[in-house]
Amino acid sequence: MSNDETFGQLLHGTARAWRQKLDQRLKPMGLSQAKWRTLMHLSIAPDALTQAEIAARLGVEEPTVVALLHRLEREAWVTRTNSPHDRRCKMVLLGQRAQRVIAQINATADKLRHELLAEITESDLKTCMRVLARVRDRAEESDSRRSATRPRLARVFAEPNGQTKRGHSIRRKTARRRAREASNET
Amino acid sequence: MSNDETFGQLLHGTARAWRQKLDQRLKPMGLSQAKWRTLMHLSIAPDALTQAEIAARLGVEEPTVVALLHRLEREAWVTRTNSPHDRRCKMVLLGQRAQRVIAQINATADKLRHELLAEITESDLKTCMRVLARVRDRAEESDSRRSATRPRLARVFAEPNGQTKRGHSIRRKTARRRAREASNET
DNA sequence: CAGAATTGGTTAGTATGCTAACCAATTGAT
DNA sequence: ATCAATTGGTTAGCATACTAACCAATTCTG
Repeated sequence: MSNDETFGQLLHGTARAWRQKLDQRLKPMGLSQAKWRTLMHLSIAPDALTQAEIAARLGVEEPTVVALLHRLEREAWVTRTNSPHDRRCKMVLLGQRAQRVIAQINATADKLRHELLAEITESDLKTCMRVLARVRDRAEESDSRRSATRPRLARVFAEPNGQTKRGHSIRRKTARRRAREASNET
Repeated sequence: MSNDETFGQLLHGTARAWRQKLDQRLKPMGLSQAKWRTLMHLSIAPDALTQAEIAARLGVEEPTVVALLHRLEREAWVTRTNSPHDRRCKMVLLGQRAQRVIAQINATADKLRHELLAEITESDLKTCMRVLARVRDRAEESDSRRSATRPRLARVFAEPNGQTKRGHSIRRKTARRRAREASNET
């Protein structure tokens, strides 16, 4: 019931309210959060992305991306083609329609951010973000005393374009962490 | 790309990590977040709750609660009986099985909270919570210039047991807000 | 090089959320 | 008292997430 008690709810409530607000504003464009985030990542990537790369950047699992891309493809936001280099891969490309609205998506998201953070002082914001980052890192730590059950993967991270040179075991459980690293630094 | 850019992602990432951690720990008990939160609310309520009340407390819509209760009922966590007073209502009661694990759920959630917030100073935590609360309130404000389209409902809130004396128009769009108010104060 | 391991993608099944549309019961207003 | 509005609950249909299980292609290893 103390301070702690509320923190979880506050955290979730805030995240939820933020997300809903953004969804609400982007809905007139026919876009949900999952969709516009995907389009954004595609738009800022120098090359076309594979589905695995998209999953890593969004921080979700691959099966989720499959369904997501089905919908995006059905609505003509993206196209999928087989990679000529690696027949396992499918490259995902932005459709014309998508390219035209990316800027608008960005503008909307930026505007919302500024609105929501308007009254917050720089210093408070910094503190808040530091706390959140700390909490998140804590929460992402493995529960098991490391080196016991799991291989305790070496944390080799993505190249600029999301590839790894020798991508051994970094997968699945690491999607979130990789996504964060990819979008976070600085 | 600046500070602002990251805040949204940080917020969502943290909330997500927290939720997943808790889910992960409660899963061995056969409980997901939606489920244990429901059980918790039932356990702290002085009387049995109706589905509408549960929805308000969880901050989700009623159809969501219907499905949720179906699952909880199927797994013998709760029972639903028709209210003798109001034949529209169904009262939701905790099953024996549920009552036995409530304490365990609480303990787990508390433990996690303490773990995740361990390194955070009291002062930083306060600042963070204040920021989050501010952001959330901002995000929950209506976009439309109030008093225009919507009735701008009078914000009459719940009684201790979740009832309103004359519950006129406070519904649907207010579930979240009411849930927050109900669980938040102090 | 052949077999094993890894990786990209998919399908199937489930959980959780939403909105829209609907009944049945209750409450309100005339 | 009766008709309209409100409220509690449901169903249907969708979006978004997950895990588990699988195929096909590639890459590693011996």
